[in-house]
Amino acid sequence: MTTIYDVAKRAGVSVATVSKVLNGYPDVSARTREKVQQITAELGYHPNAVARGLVTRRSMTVGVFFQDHGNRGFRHPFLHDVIASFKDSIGEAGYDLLFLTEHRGNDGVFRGFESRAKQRDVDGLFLLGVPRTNSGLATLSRSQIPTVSVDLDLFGPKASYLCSDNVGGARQAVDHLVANGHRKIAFIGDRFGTKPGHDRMLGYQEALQAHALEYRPEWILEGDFGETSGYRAMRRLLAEAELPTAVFCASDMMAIGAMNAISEAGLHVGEQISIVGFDDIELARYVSPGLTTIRQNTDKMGQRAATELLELMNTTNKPPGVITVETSLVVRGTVRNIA
Amino acid sequence: MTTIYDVAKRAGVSVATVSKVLNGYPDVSARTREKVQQITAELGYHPNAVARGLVTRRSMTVGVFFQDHGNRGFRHPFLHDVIASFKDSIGEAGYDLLFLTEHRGNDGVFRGFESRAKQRDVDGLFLLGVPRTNSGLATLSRSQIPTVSVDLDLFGPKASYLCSDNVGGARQAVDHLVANGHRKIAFIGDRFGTKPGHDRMLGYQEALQAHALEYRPEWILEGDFGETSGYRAMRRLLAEAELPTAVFCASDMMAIGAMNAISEAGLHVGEQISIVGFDDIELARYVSPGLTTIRQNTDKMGQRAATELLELMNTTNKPPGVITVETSLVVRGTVRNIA
DNA sequence: CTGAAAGCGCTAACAT
DNA sequence: ATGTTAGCGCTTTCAG
Repeated sequence: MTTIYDVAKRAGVSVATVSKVLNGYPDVSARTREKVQQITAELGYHPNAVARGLVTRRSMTVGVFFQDHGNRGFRHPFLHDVIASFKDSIGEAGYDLLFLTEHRGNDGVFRGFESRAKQRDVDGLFLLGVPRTNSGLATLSRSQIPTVSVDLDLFGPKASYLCSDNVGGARQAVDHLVANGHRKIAFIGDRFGTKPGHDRMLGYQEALQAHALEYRPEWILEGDFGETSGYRAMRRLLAEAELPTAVFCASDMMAIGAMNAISEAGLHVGEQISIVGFDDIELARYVSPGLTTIRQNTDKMGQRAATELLELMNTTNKPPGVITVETSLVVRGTVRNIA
Repeated sequence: MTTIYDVAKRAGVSVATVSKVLNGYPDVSARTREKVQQITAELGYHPNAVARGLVTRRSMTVGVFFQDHGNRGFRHPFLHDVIASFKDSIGEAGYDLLFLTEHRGNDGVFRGFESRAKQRDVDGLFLLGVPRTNSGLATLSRSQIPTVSVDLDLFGPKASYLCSDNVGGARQAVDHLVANGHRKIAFIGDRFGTKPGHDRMLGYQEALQAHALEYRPEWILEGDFGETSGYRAMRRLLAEAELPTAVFCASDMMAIGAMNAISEAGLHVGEQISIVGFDDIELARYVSPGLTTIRQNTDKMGQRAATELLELMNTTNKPPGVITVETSLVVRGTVRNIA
């Protein structure tokens, strides 16, 4: 391995000088600078960011914890999109992403978020799909590690979080239904009490009130955001004495499951029963009829997360905050106008 | 920040001793060991992997370069699945994943694969979705950095690669069509000459020969693996004087595009024209009719990639190799039996 | 069984 | 403008 000493010797200067040209310091003569640069290229020398980080105390690395409820690791499309956008933005600033896992070290000791972050010396943390129940969260929120999490209300001296405007999004969904003449609207939500699930439920209820619609406990179902749970919830709903004319689902996958249950029952989505989903995943365009849904702006979420984390890491006394990103209604074919 | 010195002082021993208990060396008395462990816990001390890596020359980190042709970064579902599986396997061995980007440093110098890898001191590299034309590939293949790439025939002293059995998979596709009575079979391939595209074309041709089917240049179309390109190719095909009874597409997304073109022309997929795709992405189950396709075993691909890289990194003189993972036929609704 | 000391590759005072 | 040197937090001979 070529080190800064090799370059220094070959160029006939000291390591300090080499370091200075490498880091673009001005107090180096043009002659020396050129000489060093030439040797650097000649030797194919690459400064070692790890050693540099050890002394500067900045690794230019942000740690990512990415889980999803199904324990499917990398496979959640919505969060993927957020990460992709986050990576682009934070990459611009020179940071690389280190994907971390909580685990038991070879000493048998369990290492959670904070421990892993310190171990790897990351400058900040980005959390996605982490359930509220995770035991490492409390310690993390109290720590001084700059952190931003999405869809999880983790708040602390250096911890901001970011969500879509889930309350508003849910209202958009119900409003759209009402605008199309629906007054009997069911809801398939989440049984885990995630922040988004909770807020979408809230928005649903607010909208019911705003439109003076009847609140019917038997029309409130619970799932886990996955297709099967939406299917099951819809089956239960279809067994009720009185059926709603529309159902708002807290995720697209649940909406798709619900659509299957409806077809299976010999009914037609968008005819007897209207459906609105949430997320606007890629699939929503491909099912038939196309799913009307509330779109989460993943690009913007990633960007906002990146700028927030950058500030948390690089601005002293930057107060943490909560960031909300607007949603938008995407009309496709699952809502019928019955006015 | 708590360091090993803090622990040593508090425990009344030397740093060497602390280091030994941290790394589970046997030559420490039970008494000292316990004392140290207790202090470690008390202080909430986390050994710094970066400093450790600097001296041991192993960072326990593997670098990932993940691109896709559409420059959509994290958004390619097939490669996602491979990474997820890879991460699980390599994580077991204690490695974390560092997502790297080629970029221009603040000195204005472009840093490619090798440069970034050395800079970040990774122990190995995993490449996905990197086009053959990337200029950094030649240098990398000559380097001593353990590398495994998927769907890219990068081979070198420490570089293995891994693909599905694309030739065999393509043959499975054509065989299935022939078994259903088809003898006029078109092909929508790839215009970039990627390794998978090339091999699927090869398998198609081999199968034609094996079944003594006619090779018709006007029935060979080219796309870019994306939906739109499949749509366009199908439109061109539909304009031909004589139509095939089936078309084999080198990707599911192209197959889906082709299906749209067929519907739009007033024909029915699985009736007048049969379709077979390649990949078995999630969407394949949801389009209507369900897409018959060749499944790539992403779980196995990730696992094999991980074990190969582990060997390359940890076994001296491990010769590089090329790894092939079998595909399988998934029958859904897009092929009609016309025998 | 334990500790002193050298050094991994680099940066940052501080001299010169 | 350039060089000397002391670390960053850790592991690893090598003595004792």
